[in-house]
Amino acid sequence: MGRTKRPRDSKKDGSMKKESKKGVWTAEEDRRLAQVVEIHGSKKWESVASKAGLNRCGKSCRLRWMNYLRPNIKRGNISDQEEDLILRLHRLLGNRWSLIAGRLPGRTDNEIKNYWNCHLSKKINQKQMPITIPKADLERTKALENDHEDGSEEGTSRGVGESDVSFHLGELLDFSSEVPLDMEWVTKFLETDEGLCQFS
DNA sequence: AACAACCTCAACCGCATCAGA
DNA sequence: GTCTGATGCGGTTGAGGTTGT
Repeated sequence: MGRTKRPRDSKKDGSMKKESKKGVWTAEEDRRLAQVVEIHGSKKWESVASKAGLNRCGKSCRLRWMNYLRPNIKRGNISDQEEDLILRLHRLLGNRWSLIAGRLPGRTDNEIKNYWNCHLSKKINQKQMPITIPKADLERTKALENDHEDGSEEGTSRGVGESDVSFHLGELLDFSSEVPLDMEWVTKFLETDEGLCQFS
């Protein structure tokens, strides 16, 4: 896309000690990184960086690989189905972008996070603003929330802040009205420890 | 045409967690 | 059990693009 980014001041960060290059990746850097990852695998990013002869920190290489160079990355246009899934997953999981991304093949956590921040969060705010929830509904929601309070994702030490969008669990998990979209994972998720501890 | 305001998204930062010594 | 370096993740920034005035 040809954006050029000026590197920001480097601060202390273990992985950024020796002055490594920052800013936009060049095609040549991409090529070298992809080559090394192909040969040595996507682990040990510090050594990948040095093997590729890139004056980049491992972290930066990892990010570039994960968000851009990795095979099967889907770029652009998030479909309605994907958007709907993101919304549901966000209500379920909060700001755990990597988990959400894990359920959207080809999408990266960064992409989803960006999409959320500039599209969906607004949408939700808009939707929420004028809505006056019927009292009965509100009380039902509250009751449900209390039921599941402990599971309300305190496990995540951060994030989740925005997930204060109230919702009915039943509604959230009611996938009956939509095109089948490989949703078995929801069931599986709820069967896992993580899923259980959120809703028990 | 010029400028401002807004939008998008790649990349950085800092913290938490993991894994090996 | 503790320390340390590496990795993973979410939050944030800011350059460049787009749209509105």
